[in-house]
Amino acid sequence: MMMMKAKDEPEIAYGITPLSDHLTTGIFEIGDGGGETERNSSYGFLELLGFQDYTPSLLELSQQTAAAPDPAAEPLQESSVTVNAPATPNSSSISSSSTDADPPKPPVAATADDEQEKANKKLANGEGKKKGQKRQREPRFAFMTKSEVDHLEDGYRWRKYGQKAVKNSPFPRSYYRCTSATCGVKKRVERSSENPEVVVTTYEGQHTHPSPVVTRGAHPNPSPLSPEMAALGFSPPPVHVNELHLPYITGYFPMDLRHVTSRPSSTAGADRRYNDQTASNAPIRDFGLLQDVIPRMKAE
DNA sequence: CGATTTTGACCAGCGC
DNA sequence: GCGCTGGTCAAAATCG
Repeated sequence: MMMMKAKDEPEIAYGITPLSDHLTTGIFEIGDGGGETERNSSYGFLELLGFQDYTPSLLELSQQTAAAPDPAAEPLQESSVTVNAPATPNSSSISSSSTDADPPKPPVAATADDEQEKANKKLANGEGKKKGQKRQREPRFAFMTKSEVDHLEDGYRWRKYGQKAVKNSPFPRSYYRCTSATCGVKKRVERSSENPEVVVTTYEGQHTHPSPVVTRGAHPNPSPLSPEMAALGFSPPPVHVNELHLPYITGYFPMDLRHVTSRPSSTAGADRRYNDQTASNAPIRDFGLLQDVIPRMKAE
């Protein structure tokens, strides 16, 4: 919980999923480890996942989106290789968390007893930790997603419990908790100060229940992500997927290459792994594990 | 009317 | 010890 995240919580690039109008440019495991501290090491995760011969176009993409300092430089469609991305329901409505008419200020009338009661409750909840005893952190993963909406649908239901202005960023950070009573998963959502088009979503903890949205079949965990992330019950955030981009979703996850269905012509020569087994007939026939995610998400 | 969001206050940990 | 900052709480407001 503390602000000194960079010191003891290095972030390791972990994945990449360009998805239509929500373009996840990097997935980062945040936890114990060495000295890596920044989110823009998008190359590393590819190697971590054994993605040795990633293509130049992919690298350019990650660089462009993860490190581009100029928000006006690249329209979403260009950097996301989107050819014909339709507007999604979400994309047309920016989060209203801070744009609504100013609400009336609640009266400030807490008594000393009230305050004491609050403090007691916090302690009773186990939220308050003894000094000198660092709070144990759940494994965390961060997504960088190019999106107009702050809060990306990921198949789980979240309740916002806080919002804070963040230092060195004009954008507030929002705090969400999984609404499931037995699930303590949290996530933070904030826009990158460097690139306002990029939403950084950080997940903490693991779901103790299947996604309430993704219930088809026997996939309590439909994530196509790395085994580590899958083991955490972790699911990818972007869900508004243009069919045209589905091949990319699976394509960027080495463990799911068999599901890859097509590639852009410009890189076809360099990428036989984006094989042609389905490219010519059914470009979206098989989404891999994501096929359990996409339709339901879109329906929501 | 229950669920969710908003928002100010509070707390913990770190650096100085 | 103090100030700063991130994270959380919980009452009130809002939404569906």
